[in-house]
Amino acid sequence: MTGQTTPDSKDAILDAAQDLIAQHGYAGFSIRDLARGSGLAKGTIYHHFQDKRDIYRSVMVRDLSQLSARVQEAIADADADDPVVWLRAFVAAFLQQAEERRSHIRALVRELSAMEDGMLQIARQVREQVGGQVAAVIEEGIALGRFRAVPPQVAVMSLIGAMNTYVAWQLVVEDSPVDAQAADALIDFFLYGLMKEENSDG
Amino acid sequence: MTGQTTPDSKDAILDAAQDLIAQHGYAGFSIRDLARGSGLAKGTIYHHFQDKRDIYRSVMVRDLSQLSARVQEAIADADADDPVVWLRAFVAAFLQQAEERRSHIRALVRELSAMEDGMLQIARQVREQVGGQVAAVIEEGIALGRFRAVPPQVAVMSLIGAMNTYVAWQLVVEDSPVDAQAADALIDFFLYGLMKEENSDG
Amino acid sequence: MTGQTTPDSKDAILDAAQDLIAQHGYAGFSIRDLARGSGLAKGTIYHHFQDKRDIYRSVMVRDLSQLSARVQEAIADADADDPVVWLRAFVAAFLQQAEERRSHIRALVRELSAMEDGMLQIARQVREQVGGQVAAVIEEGIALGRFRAVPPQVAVMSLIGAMNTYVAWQLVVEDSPVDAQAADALIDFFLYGLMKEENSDG
Amino acid sequence: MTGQTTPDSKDAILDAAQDLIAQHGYAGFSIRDLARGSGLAKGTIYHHFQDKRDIYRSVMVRDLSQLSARVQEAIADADADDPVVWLRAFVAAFLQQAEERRSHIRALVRELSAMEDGMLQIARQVREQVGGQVAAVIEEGIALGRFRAVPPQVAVMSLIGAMNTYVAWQLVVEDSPVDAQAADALIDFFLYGLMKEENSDG
DNA sequence: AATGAATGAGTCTTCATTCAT
DNA sequence: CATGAATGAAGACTCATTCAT
Repeated sequence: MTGQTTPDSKDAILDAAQDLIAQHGYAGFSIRDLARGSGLAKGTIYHHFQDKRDIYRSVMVRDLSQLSARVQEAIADADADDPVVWLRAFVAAFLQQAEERRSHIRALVRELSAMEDGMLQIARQVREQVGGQVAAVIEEGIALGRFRAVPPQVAVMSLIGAMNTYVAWQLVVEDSPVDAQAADALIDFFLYGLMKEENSDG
Repeated sequence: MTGQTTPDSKDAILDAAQDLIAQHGYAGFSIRDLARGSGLAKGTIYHHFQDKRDIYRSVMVRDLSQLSARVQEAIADADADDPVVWLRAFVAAFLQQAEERRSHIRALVRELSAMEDGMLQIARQVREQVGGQVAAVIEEGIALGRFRAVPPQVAVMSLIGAMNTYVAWQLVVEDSPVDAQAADALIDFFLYGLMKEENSDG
Repeated sequence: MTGQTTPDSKDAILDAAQDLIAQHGYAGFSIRDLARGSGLAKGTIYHHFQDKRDIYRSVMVRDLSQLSARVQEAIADADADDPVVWLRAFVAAFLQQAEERRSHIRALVRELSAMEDGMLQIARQVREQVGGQVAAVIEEGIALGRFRAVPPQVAVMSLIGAMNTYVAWQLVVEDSPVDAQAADALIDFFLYGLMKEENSDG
Repeated sequence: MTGQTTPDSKDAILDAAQDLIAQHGYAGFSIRDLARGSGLAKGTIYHHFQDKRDIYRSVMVRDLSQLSARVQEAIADADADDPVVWLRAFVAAFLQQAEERRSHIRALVRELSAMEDGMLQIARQVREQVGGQVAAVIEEGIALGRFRAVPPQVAVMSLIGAMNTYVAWQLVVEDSPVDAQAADALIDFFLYGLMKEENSDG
C-alpha cells in the first residue's frame, strides 16, 4: 500500500476527455478545460498522461474497445445457429451502440481519419475483429447453402458500409436519431441480395 | 461562365489552403503556413477573406462543387438510357474523383463533421444533388421493370454507403489506392440485389 | 519601402536581453521579462527571433564581436613599433572593456561554458582573432631580439590567462572593480619573464 | 573519521545530483531527474534536503572540498623543502584533479558565477586555502633567495591564472584532455620569470 | 492590392514542493 | 524513512487578427 494505482483520477480524466473530444474534437479542447472537467489540476493530468496526444490515444482506445466489446456481446447472446438471425443481431447491436454513443461517434468519425500511426492500427484491429466475425458468419451461411457464393469481404463491406454511412450521416450531418425502420430496410435490401432463393426472411 | 475574372491571389490562397486543410485539417494549419504556401503576405490574405473560417468555407464549397460537378460530368457522358450503365458510370466517376483527390477526401471526411452551420448545409445540398440523381435513375429502372420495387433511398444508401466506406477505408486507413476489381465486386453485389431476374449485367 | 528592416525593435530586444542575461543568466530570465524590458509584446519577440536560444545566441554574438572589436581598436591606436608598448596597450584595452561591461562579463564567463555548438565556435573565433594578434606581436618581439625565444602560444596563454582569471575573480567573485595597479603588477611580472636581459621596461 | 554513518540515500542523491549538475547545470536538472537518477522517490529527496538550493549547495560544498583536499594531499606528499619541487607538485595535482573531474569542473566554472551568497563564500575560502598555501611557498622561496622579490599574490595569480584558463579552455571549449607538455611549458615559463638567475630547474 | 511588424490571449508543458498514506 | 499523487504558478511558444505604410 505505498500508493500505486489510484485509477480514480485517471478515469476521471478519460471521462472528461471523452466528452470534450466528442464535443470539440482533439484540437478544440484545452488541457485547462480538461482540468476543469475532471476536477483535477492541470499538473495532475500530466502526472497520469505524458501528452495531450497520450490522453487522446487513451480515450480512443477505450472508445474503440467499448464499441468492439458491445457489438460482440450482443452478438454472443443471439442464437448463432441461423446466420440471418445472427446478422440481424449484429446490426441491431451496431445501431444501438451508435445511438447510445451519439456524440462519441461524431468524434470517432471525425478523429479517426485525423490520426495516423497508432490510432489507425487500432482501427484496423477493430475492423479485423468485427469484420472477421461477420465474414465468418457469411461463410457459414454460404456453406449451409442459404447465401450466394459471394466473396465474404464484399458482403461485409456492403453491409457495414451501408450501416456505417447511414449512421454517420444520420448522427453527424442530420443530427437526428437512427431510424429503426430505415435500418431494417437497409438490412433487408442487403439480405435479399445475399440470399439464394428465399425471401429476405421471416 | 465558369471562370470569373481570374483573381490570381484569391485562387492561389484557395489552392494553398486546400492542400493545407487536406494535410493538417482546419485547426492544423495556420495563416502563416497559408501565407507561405500561397506566396503572399499574411495581410494580403485578410484582404481577400474575412476570416480563417471564411477561407475554410470557401475551400470546402469549391471542393464539394468540384466533386459534384465531376460526378455529373462523367454521368452526362454515359448513355443514360440503360440505368445499369448509368449506375456503373456514376460509380466510376465517384471512384475516379476519390482517387484523384486522395488527400482532399481525407479532409472532407474529417472536416465535414467538424463544422456546423453553413458547412453541413452544403453537405446536404451535395447529397441531395448527387443522391437525388441516383435515386431518379433507380426509380427509372424500377419503372422500366428492370429493378425491384425497393424504396429508392434504401438503394441509394446501400450503393453510396458501400462505395463511400470502401473508399474512405482504403484511402484513409489503409492509405492505399482504390482497387478497381474490389469496387466492381461491390457494385456487382449491389446490382444483383437490385435487379429482378437478370444477372448483374454483361 | 514595403516595411522590411525596422532594426529598432530587434535592437531593443537585444539590448534588453543583454541586460537580463547579464543579471540572471539564460535560464533566469523569461520572455515576459524580455517583453517588458524591451517595451514590446511577447509575440513581437518571436517575430524577430525564432527561439529563446536564438535571442541568446544573437546577444552573445553581438557581445563577443564588441569585445573583439574594442580590443582591436585600442590596439590599432597604439604605436605598434614597440612590442612592449603594444602588449601594454592590449592589456589596457582588455581591462577597460572588462571594466565597462562589468555585468556582461559575468554572463560571458557564466554562459560560455554552458553553451555548445555555435557558441563555442564563436568563442574559438574570438580567441584566434585576439590570441593570434598577440602571438604575432610576441613573435615579432622575439625576431627583434627583445623577447626570449619561447613558444608564442605559451606566452599568450600566460598573459591572457593571468589577466582573464584576475578579471573574472575580481568582477565575479569579489564583485569589485579592476585595480589598475594589480593589473600593472601582473603584466610587469609577465614581461619580466618574457624579456631577455633588460628590465621590465621604462 | 571521514565517513559519518553512511547515510546511503543522502549520498545517492548527492552523487546523482553531482552528475546532473555537471551535465545540465543548476537550472537544467529537475527533481524528477534527480529522483530517477538516485533511484529514490521525489518525496524522499525532500526528506534529506530542504530545497533544490540545499541540494545544490551540498553538492558544491562536497565538490569544492574534494578539490581542495585533493590538491593539499598531493602537495603534502611532495618534498616541501624545495619550493620549485613544491610548485610543480601543486600544478600536477591541480591538473590531475581537473582531468579526473572533467565534467564537474564544467559545472564549477559555470555555476560558481551564477550563485551568490553562500556559494561565493565557499569559493573564497577555497581560494584563500589553496592560494594561501601557494603564496606561502613563494614567500619561502623568496626568503631562501631562490625567487625574485615579487609580491606573492602577483605570482600566485600568474600561476593559477595561466593554469586555470588553460584547463578551462581545454576542457570546456576544446573539449579535449589536458596536455601535459603544454602545462609543463606554462609552468616553465612561469618559473623562469619567478626565479633569480638559475634556469627553470632540472 | 499588398505588406509584414505588432499584438496579447491562449496553448501545451514543466517544475519545485506538499502531504496523506 | 519512504512514497507518489496532487498542485498551480510559471515558462516557452503560437496564432488569428489589425494597421500603418
